[in-house]
Amino acid sequence: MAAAKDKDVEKEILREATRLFAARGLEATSLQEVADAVGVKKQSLLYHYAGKDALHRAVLEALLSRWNETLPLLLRAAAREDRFDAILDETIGFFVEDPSRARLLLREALDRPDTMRALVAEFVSPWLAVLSDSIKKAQGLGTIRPDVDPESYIVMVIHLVLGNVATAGTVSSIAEKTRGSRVPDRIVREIKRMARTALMADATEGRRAAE
Amino acid sequence: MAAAKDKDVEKEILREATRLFAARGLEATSLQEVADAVGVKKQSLLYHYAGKDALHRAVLEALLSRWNETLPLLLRAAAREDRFDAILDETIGFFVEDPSRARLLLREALDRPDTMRALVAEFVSPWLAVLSDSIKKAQGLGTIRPDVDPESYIVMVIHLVLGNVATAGTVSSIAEKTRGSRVPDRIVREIKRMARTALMADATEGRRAAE
DNA sequence: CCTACCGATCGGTAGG
DNA sequence: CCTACCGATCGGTAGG
Repeated sequence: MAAAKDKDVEKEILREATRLFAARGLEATSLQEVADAVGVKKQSLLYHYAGKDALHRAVLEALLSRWNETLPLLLRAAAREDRFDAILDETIGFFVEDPSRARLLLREALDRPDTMRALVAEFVSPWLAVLSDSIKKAQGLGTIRPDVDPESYIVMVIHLVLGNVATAGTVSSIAEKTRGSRVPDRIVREIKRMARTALMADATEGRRAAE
Repeated sequence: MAAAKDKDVEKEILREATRLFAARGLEATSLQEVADAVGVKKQSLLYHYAGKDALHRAVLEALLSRWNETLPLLLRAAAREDRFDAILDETIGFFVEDPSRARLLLREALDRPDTMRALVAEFVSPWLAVLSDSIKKAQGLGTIRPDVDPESYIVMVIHLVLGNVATAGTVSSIAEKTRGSRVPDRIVREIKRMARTALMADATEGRRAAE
C-alpha cells in the first residue's frame, strides 16, 4: 500500500512543482513552498527527487513527454484537407488545456536560453521539418502565399500561441476585461485569423464576401 | 565633484539592475550581484535605492519613461502615408535597441500579472485607442480587412515583437543559427510581413506580382 | 547638520 | 516519509 501512496505523492509533487515553477519561476520557488503545497515535509520531497535540479528536469520531461503524446494527433490533423487550421487547433488546445505549459516554456527560454535551444532542437525540429516542407510544396501549387518564409512563419505562430496563453489576462487585458487566466475567445479567434491570413493565398475571400 | 559621481553611480546601478533583472528575473537576482556588477558595495547600493522594491520600481519607471519619449515618434509615424509600417518599425526599433526592455516586460507579465495589467492600462491604452480607431476608420474605407479585430490584432503584434525580441536566438533558433541575442533579419521581416498581410486588404499584391 | 560610502552583523531562510 | 541539522547566502540595517 505504501508503494501506491508513494506514487500518489510523487505525482502530486510533480503537479505542484509544475504549477509553482510556471507561476513564479524556478529560482523564485523554494522546495519548502512545493512541499507545503503538497502537504509534506521538504525533506520528504527530497526523498522522491534528489534535488531542485532533478525536480526541474522531471517537470520539463513530463511536459515534453505529454507533447510527444499529442504528436500523433497532429499528424492525423495534417492529413485532413484543412490541415493548417487543424494543426493550429491541436497546438492551441495543448497549451490552453494547461497554461502552465506555455509559461514553463517561455520561462525556460528567458532563464536558460541554452537549455531551451536544446529542447527546441530535440522536440520541435522533427515536426518543423515536416510542416516546413508541406508549406513549401503548397507554395509550388499556389495555395500558399509565395512571400511566406516557412521556418520564420512557424516561429511567429509559436510566439502567438505561447505569448497569448502564458500572459492570458495581462497583455490581452487590453482587449478583454478577463480576470482569470483563461484566454479570451476573441484572442483565440484573432490568433487563428492572423495565422491563416498570413499564410493562405486565398485568404482575401473573407474580404470579398464582405464587400 | 562628489555630486556628479553620485549620479554616475546611481545611473550605473540602474543600468546593471535593468540588465540583470531582464536576464535572470527580479527574485533570482540578489542586490549583491547588482552591486558586484557596478563595482560598489551592496550597502552603497542601498543608500541610492531604499531596497529591492525601490530598485525594481526605478527600473520599470526608467523603461516606461523611455517609452513615453518615443510616443511623439510614433505619432509622427502615424501621420505618414504608410503609417502602419512606420509605427511597427518604431515599435520594433524600440525593443531591438535594447532587448532587456522586451524581457523585463515579459517577465513582469509572467511574475506579477496585476502590476503588469496596471502598467498596460496606463502606458498602452492611450495609443491603443488611437490606433484602434484608425484601424476601424480604414476598415470603413476598405483599405483594411473587415475581419480584423483591431484590439486583438494589436495584442498579436505586441506578442510577436516582445516574444521574438525577448527570446531572440532561442525559439527563433529554429529558423536561424544565431548565437547572440540579436533578432535575425528574416525573423524581423516575417514579423512585418505577417503584421501587414493580416491587416491590409490589398496585401495579396505581393503574391500577384510573383505570379 | 549632510553626502557617500564601509566593515560587520542583524534575523531568517535557502538547498541539501 | 520525518527529525535534526549543516554551510551559505538572502535583503536589509547597525554604528562610525
